[in-house]
This record gives sequence, structure tokens and C-alpha cells, in this order.
Amino acid sequence: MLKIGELAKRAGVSADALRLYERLGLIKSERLPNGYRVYDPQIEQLVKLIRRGQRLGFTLREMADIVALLAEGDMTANQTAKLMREKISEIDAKIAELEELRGVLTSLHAQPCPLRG
Amino acid sequence: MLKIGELAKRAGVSADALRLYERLGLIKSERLPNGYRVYDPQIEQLVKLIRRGQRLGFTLREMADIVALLAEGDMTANQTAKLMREKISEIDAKIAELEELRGVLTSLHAQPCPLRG
DNA sequence: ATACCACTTGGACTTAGGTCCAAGGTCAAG
DNA sequence: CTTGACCTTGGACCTAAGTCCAAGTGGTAT
Repeated sequence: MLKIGELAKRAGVSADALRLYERLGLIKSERLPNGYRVYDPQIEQLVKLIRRGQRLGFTLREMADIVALLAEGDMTANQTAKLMREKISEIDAKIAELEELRGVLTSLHAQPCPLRG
Repeated sequence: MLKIGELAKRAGVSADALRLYERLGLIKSERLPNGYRVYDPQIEQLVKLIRRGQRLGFTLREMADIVALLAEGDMTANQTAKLMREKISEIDAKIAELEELRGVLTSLHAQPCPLRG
């Protein structure tokens, strides 16, 4: 069990950010008798996942959905599986768009420019 | 040459957003004698490119770099080619991260959860 | 006891990327 | 010559995702 400063350091985010993620329901903490937050070391991976999602254009609210899916035990339950498939589709769409964007750039590498001006 | 409302409609953004993009140097306009902005119809594609980039987690400042690359005539010039390669690397990194994220989700589809709790 | 560092809360402030609004100019139609 | 749609600028406001700060508590080292 880590205190907030230690988790912040390991996960590469600020303690303030961790408290914010908690208020938004993305992560949970327990409390020591003195009120200090403590975290399961696994939470580090969860926080890194949240950051990864953010860098890819997902909002914290969207990542909250994904985190909820991961916390759900019963992945085969209808509701859960449906949301899961939706999120995977969103990811696939983003991959496709990135590949398109990549294509736009590479096709111009060493070629005259159509958007000049 | 389109006026701002027409471009906004075609590109699927607000006129306010177009004025903002202009202030940030992402797009340019000419002016009619009465002061109205007018745009080359090609700008529609540029605006759509900007939006695509944003959805994928690039900031407007980052998209400004990419837009500048596209406006550069000489893609083979050393500086330009270097920045271009950098941007393509960034895109590749994002694609890789998305695929990882996708893997995390799919591997849990119909499996017990390691981040339960 | 004193210093010092990590932690708590609440609230103010910041940046990005907008939206909304007021006050006014332009122009075509009736 | 007024009405209506569209344009201009400037400034206020908004949400997301934080950061920063003040005032106070906890725990440890000297």
C-alpha cells in the first residue's frame, strides 16, 4: 500500500492529479487512521493506462468508462460486453484516422504540395 | 472563394472556431473590400484535417506544425523533412499505444479481471 | 520542543479550445 | 427604407484537466 506521493512518483503524475482522478471516480483509495490515502500498488498500472488514453484523445470521462469495464468482474455480461465492443470500435476508428493522417503526411514527403498558399 | 458561414457549414465547425484557428495561425483568409473573410475552397480539407488531428489527441499548436509542413512547398528541404519524419513518428507512436490499449481491452473480453476492486 | 516533510481540505488560478453576446456594418429583397 | 441574413470586433463566459496556495495535521529526526 502506497501513500499518494509514492504513487504519484511511480505513475508519473502529480498528487493533485491523483486526487482529481479520485473525485472523478477513476481510482479509489483507502484511508489510514490519520486520514492519509493509501493505494494498492496495482493502481500504478491503472493510472498509466488512464494517461495513455488521455494522450490518445480520450477524455477522463471516457477513460472512466474503460476503467469501469476493467473493474467489472463479469466481462461476458451482456451490458458490459456491449460497452466493451463499443470502446474497441472507438479505438479502431482512431487507429484508422491516424493511419489516414500518416498517409497524408507521407504522401507529401518528396512531392509538390496541394495545400500550398 | 467562400465566406465564413459557408466554410463553417462545409467543414462542420463553427464560424467562431474558424476565427480562432486564424488567430492561432492555422488557416488564413483574404478580405473582401467590406471586411468579410473569404476562403479558398481547399481550406475545407485543411480544416477537416485539423479536426481529425484534434480528435486523435493533437493540440491545435501541434496541428499548426503539421499544417505548416503541408503549406511548405519544399518537402525535401532538410529542416522540413526532419520535422515531417518527427511528426510521422509521433503518429506511429500513437498508433502503437492505441493497439496496446485495444489489446488490454480485448484480452479481458471473456476473462477474469486483474484490476478488480 | 523544534524543524521538517508528507499529508489533508478548500478555493483560487491557469491553459486550451471553444461558445455566446452586444453593438454595429453590409447587402439583397420586398 | 426597413427587414433579415450574414458579417465584423471585443469581451464575457464555459468545460476539461489540471496547478498552486493557505492553513492545518501527522510523523520523524535532532
